[in-house]
Amino acid sequence: MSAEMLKGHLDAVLLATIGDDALHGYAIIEAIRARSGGHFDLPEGTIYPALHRLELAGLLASRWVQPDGGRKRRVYSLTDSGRRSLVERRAGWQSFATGIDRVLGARA
Amino acid sequence: MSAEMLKGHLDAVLLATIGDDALHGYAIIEAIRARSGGHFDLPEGTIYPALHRLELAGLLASRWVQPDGGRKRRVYSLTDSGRRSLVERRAGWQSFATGIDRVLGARA
DNA sequence: AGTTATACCTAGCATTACTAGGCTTAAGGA
DNA sequence: TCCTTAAGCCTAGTAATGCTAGGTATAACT
Repeated sequence: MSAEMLKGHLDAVLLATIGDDALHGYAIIEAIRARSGGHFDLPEGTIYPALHRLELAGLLASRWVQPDGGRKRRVYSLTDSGRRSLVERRAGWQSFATGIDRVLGARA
Repeated sequence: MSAEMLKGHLDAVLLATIGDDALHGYAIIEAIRARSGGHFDLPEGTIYPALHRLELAGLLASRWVQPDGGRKRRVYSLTDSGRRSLVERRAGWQSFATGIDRVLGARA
């Protein structure tokens, strides 16, 4: 359904989903599905490389956590740079969406 | 400014810009710039290959026109299939934008 | 013991917009 | 006349990025 419209916006989605929490990859996928109202059901092959990319870019930090039951998880949280980037990307999205809305003649 | 967020939405932008008119490439670029309120200033290297792609896909039809003054222009208009596709893409955009808005926590 | 859900990962692919060039014709100024 | 600028079209190659399809491991449930 969300073929590849997401291109260029995935980073914002990931940063916003993690927000002030510390989430692991699998939980992020579920959170995106829930928060988007089912619009986005992203495969692991999309999420994991993207998280690595964002960590490499210094926007995310990760640590391994061993929960009481279950296997080890890699948990991600925003760095200061990531928080700043999220603010920018939110503004960027609004600007972009406004532009598209105008051209498509939708949503006033 | 519109780095490559556009990915996956350019086709909708082109179809909507042409709409019920018959426009040539150069005019399309200017129309997008105007209608988007300056948000999108797309280079020719983006527009022309995209128009060819859409024509190949049967969503656009083109013909050469010789205006009184000036050189020949290639003028594009929507096919029936293109009109149908535009309707779908408009709906697709709204669905997509709603999903992103929810995740980003912006625009209600 | 086998299946399912959780949880992580990667190589390779396909799509797509952009960069950077090139070509032609007409108009306007020096 | 010559030169520059704008209008107008095009393409080869590049870079980015999300997805497909595969693999691995652990825990819980049947």
